[in-house]
Amino acid sequence: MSTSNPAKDELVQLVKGGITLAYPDVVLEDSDLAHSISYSKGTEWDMSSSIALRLAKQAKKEPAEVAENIARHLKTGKLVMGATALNGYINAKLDEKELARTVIGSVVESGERYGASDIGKGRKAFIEYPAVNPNKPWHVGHLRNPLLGDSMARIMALCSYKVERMDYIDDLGLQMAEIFWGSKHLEWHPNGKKYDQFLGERYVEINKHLEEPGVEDEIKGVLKIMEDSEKRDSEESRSVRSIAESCVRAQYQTSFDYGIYHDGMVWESDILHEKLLGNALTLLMDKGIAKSVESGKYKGCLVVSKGAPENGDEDSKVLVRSNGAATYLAKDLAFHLWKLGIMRAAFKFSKFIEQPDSTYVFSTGSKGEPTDFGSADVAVNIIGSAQKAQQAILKSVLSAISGKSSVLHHLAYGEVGLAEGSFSGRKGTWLGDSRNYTADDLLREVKAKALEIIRNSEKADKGIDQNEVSGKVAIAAIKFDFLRVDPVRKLVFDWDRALDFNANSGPYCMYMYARASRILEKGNADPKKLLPSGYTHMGRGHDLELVKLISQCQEMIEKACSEYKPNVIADYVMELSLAFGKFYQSTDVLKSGEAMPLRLAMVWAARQTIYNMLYLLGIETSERM
RNA sequence: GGGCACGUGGCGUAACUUGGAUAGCGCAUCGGCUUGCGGAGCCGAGGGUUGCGGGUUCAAAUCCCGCCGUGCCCGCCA
Repeated sequence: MSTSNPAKDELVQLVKGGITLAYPDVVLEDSDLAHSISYSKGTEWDMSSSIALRLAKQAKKEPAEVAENIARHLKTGKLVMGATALNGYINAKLDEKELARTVIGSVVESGERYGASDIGKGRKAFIEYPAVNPNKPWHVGHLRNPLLGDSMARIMALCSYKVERMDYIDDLGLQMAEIFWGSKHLEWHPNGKKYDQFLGERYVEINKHLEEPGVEDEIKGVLKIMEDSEKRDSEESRSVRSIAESCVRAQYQTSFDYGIYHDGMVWESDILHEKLLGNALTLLMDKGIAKSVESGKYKGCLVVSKGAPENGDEDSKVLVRSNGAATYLAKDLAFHLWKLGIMRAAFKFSKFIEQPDSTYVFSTGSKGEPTDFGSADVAVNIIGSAQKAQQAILKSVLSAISGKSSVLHHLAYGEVGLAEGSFSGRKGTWLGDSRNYTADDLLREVKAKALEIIRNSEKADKGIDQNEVSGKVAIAAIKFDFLRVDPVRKLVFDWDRALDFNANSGPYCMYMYARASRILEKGNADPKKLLPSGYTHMGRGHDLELVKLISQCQEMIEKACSEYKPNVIADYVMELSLAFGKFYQSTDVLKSGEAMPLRLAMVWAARQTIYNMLYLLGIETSERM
């Protein structure tokens, strides 16, 4: 895999050449070599390889001797001026002028596509998020999901995947039957409230009535009708679908406020009604993967084996219960068979809602046209790590039927909680005292704080649209806060941290972008004209650190993509912004005389790279703030 | 009981997959910088036995084994 960090690529080749001359018998992969190389922090040299330390073991020689031997045979290149050995490391000195010319030239040429990769070329990724139940508003506990999904979609698209951003609406569960009961027995008027908020509050109220006599039986009866594939037109099914659609429309307003868009959505009830479920079960039985159980604990059920061959009941998962109703797993399995093109489905898609970018989200339903959604090469499921075991079962069954092992990737993320505990829709934990923990309230609070800062700051630009900028700052703060951490970690939501716009935050990166923009504006910069002459003025301190960082862009994107970790990008853009901050405060760009064209080009390249990385996190920039 | 994660200065985290030079960054604390290319900033200081104990190795935050702590999962729920 090419890293497309020009300095690293060159050093790989040079060290490889040196090894061939010094130790002709040694065989090494380029990737091993690349992995041994990193930029150094020291001022004496710029880049180092630890490969001699590994070879020494293999050759049973002293590391220092091996390193010196390789260094002695190392040729110079366009960027690498020379190398010396020290303590078993091979240390290379770079020509900072050539490096700047190469890296900045590359940014100017590629623009918004700087950092793009082709590792996903020819492959289609079906990314599913956030699949929030349609009976409440998105709250802070949900938010990590769509933020991760949206960012992964952006990252994978830049890595040349054909990306489908999809949602799954679970409108068949018990909670929807309960909602239907509520709509019949409780006061049922939104009274001007946002519909998802209204529904969420009612749901908490409904839960207080579940213990009353007869309620449970009535709800069970509703559920039975909803789950009957022949009763799509029943009052129950139509009413539930209608309530769920209203809720999803309201939830999507929140999504749009956060700049999170989708291409399509699949409803669980349509998996049932369009016969995908029935056909999937038939296929699983035909292939011998699903079996009817005649006796024992699961008598009368259709089950699938969890992984390892028959271990009896212990290793079985139920697909169809003895009462004939399919489990969630069965529907999920059917959905995935379609997602991955293992089975076709008669889904009809139609426009569900228009998004602020003028595109539509297409939804399954009883009317519409077929589309080419699905049949993906990889399904990326953004789902909490609590569901690891279930996802593993899904994956193992899919592997068994497709013969491929890596068709499903579960992007498991740690739960988002509050210091005082976890969120519960049933108990209504998301309903706070003075402010709710909904995604809407969070955005409102953070935006108010941003507005306050802008109004109180003497340095803030007077010519800006304060409303627009504070909105962007709020988005930046929230998204960065959620995305900066490795997904596997738990996240404890904290108002203080969400409202901190200092370094290590989205607003800080935005600020550096705005600063860069103003310098370019005042310098009347045109990157195309900046190039030819000025590289002789390239320095080695903050100048070089900045260029080195910019050169690592594509490596970072590929890492974030292949490891499914947007925090790699957050980390990188933070480093980049910090490096730019040091750079612009250590040199007066607009008063740097003959070096000015070069300095402006560096500002331009840094700004473009920051822009590209913030885009991958779903953060919009502003020229002034 | 079985399984899966996680444990890094006061707090939040990076590096762990593929072992490599002084464990990187931010917050907080303390000291300095502003008549400007806008301070949501910059410079500097203090603060670490990487949960504990073994092992492998020239070299361990990283790999292996055993503990301890925290969370999650093990349903004919979704």
